[in-house]
Amino acid sequence: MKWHDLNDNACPLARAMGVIGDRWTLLILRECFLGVRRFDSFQKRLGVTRHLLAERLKRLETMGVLERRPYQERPLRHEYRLTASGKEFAPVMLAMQDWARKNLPSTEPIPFRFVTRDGGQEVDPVLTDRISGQVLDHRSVLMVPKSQRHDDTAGVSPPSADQNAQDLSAG
Amino acid sequence: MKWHDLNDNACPLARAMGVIGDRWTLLILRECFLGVRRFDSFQKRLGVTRHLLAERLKRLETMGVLERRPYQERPLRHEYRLTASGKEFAPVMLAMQDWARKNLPSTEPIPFRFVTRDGGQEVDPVLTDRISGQVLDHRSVLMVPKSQRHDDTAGVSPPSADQNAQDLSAG
DNA sequence: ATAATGAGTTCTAAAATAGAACCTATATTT
DNA sequence: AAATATAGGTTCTATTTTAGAACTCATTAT
Repeated sequence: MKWHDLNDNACPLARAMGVIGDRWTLLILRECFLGVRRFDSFQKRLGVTRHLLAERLKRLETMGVLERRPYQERPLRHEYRLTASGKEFAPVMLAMQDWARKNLPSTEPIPFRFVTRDGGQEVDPVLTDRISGQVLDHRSVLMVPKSQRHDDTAGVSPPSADQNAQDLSAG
Repeated sequence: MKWHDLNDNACPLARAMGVIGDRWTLLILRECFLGVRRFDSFQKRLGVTRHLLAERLKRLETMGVLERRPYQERPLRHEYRLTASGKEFAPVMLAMQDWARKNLPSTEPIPFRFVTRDGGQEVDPVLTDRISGQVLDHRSVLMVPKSQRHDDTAGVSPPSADQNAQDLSAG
């Protein structure tokens, strides 16, 4: 599979991988959330090659996650900012960082915090249901396939893939 | 930067990229959440090469996200299951899928749903603070660098990277 | 005896990434 | 005036990763 084949996949997770499915893109977005906007700042802070950085910024722009806008003329210079779409990625970032803290431990001190804008208190993220307020995790939620009609995909037989797709919490 | 250089990074997001920072791993985990457990099922459903699948499953096992356990002898066969750590990834998956649905639109129907175990209602995920219950997004939360002591990283000057790291919502 | 299943491994070719040098336009320093 | 610095890239070769297909091995089914 090639990079951009993911972009028109029916699965939203696959499309997400078309954006952040590499080693650098999420780190570029992290820098954006930390306030970095310029090519050289990204490059120096991340240590990514200029070549790859240019390519990734272009991709993120094309995907509508970042926008490139001039901040001066003579000479013309542009900076990269999160779009509305990019900003809405914040909860994913928060959830992922929380998972990694708890499940991929390190002896090093964590180099950032997420704090409330009013008050500056460090946050403790938990995913909930908008209506019921119920906590959403593997205990409370089940991922179920919607049956699809395409007879060419050998081996796919929702809703029961393999022997039992049901009990994920028992795994 | 090489793949496994990310695994001992001080930044939890970088460490997360050491696990899911490629085009396939998250899709493998998606299949796990859908109940897939066997090598050939993953391979046929995803269309990933056997070579890469074997390598990724091994990595996920090493990282403690999946465990490999025998499900029969004669001949000996193993299956892959989510560990506690792997299951705790569910909220990240949910948040990411929600972001992609809303921000990377597609004409195709979404091939799965997340439903409550009790009731089977489709969920509407929102990240909140565990204590206050406040919604956590780019409007309410700020990502701030913790000052680090290492004088070799040219150009890094928290808390104000670039001109203004402060106002991320104004970006 | 032959084919099928399940879980890989081993090849070669193609694609992506690393690392360094180069380019353009302007501004500043010597 | 000439040299150096800043900002944002592009171009090049070498290395690493991934794709794609074929092959292995042990056992069971036909």
